Amino acid sequence: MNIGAASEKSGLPAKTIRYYEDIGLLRPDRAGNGYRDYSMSDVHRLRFLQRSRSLGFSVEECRQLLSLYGDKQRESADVKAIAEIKLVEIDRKLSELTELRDTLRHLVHNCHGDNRPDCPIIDGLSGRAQAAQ
Amino acid sequence: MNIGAASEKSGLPAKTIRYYEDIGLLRPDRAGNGYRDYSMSDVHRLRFLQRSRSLGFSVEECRQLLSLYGDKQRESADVKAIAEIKLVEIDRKLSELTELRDTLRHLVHNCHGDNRPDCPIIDGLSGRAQAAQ
DNA sequence: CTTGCACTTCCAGTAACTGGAAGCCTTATA
DNA sequence: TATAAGGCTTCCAGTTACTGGAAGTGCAAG
Repeated sequence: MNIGAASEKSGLPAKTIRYYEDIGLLRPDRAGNGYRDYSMSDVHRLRFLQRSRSLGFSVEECRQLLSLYGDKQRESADVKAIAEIKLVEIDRKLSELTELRDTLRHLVHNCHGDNRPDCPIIDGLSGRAQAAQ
Repeated sequence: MNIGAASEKSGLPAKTIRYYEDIGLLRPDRAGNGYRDYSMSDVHRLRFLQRSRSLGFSVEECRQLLSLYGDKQRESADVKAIAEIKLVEIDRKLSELTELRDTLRHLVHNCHGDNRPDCPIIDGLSGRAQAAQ
């Protein structure tokens, strides 16, 4: 499929997809007319990139994670080690995100949403240390 | 406290803290000698910035979220609306992150970690569409 | 009093896009 | 078949969010 369709299916702008090719993250085939030709497997990788980037992983981290997808030559012990390191990072992000959500959610539920100046969202967030770390 | 202490407590490099001041995210006091002087409340904001940036929110989104902390003039209905929009985003990030973790975790648990070439991490990730969207 | 380290500003460089120009390819319509 | 619209190509410049380094000041210890 062309880059437009791959863009739509992956959620990434075509510009970004071309950029990822420039830096060697993804090498699609080329059709006879010179257009890039994306397979479903390419689209899965693009979706994966879209996600992991939006969740705060750097492009280099994504490159590592992507290598779990594609490199059949890689030794499984090596792959497992990388995956385990990333799992620890993901779990940390999950707990931070959960905490952020719980704080916001609690305060939203306690906020009357009218124009009174004593909004507990403001009051609650402004004077309180974040718990973890 | 000086920027060094604020950096240590917030987890942000001093460089980044100064940058956030340049773009108007945070205005610490200045001591008589010209040094920046951070309060505990400043440190809470910095930690908050560190977190939300590492979780994939843009600086502009962080600015919005930060405005929930500090702007006492803001009307509570306005604040509540912003918080609710951010909650939806956070929930989406949470489910994506959870899915990413579950996939990786499942595969790590099924990977024997030796040098056999049929590592299920590779096999599982390479041929499978991401479920959600 | 000087050595060392933290602080200051300023300017340049990097990472990860993002926008726009100029031109080719394809398809729809006259 | 002509032509106009829109998607594709490359290339280059601009933006966001830092990050590193130079040059100089403040301060505490020996």
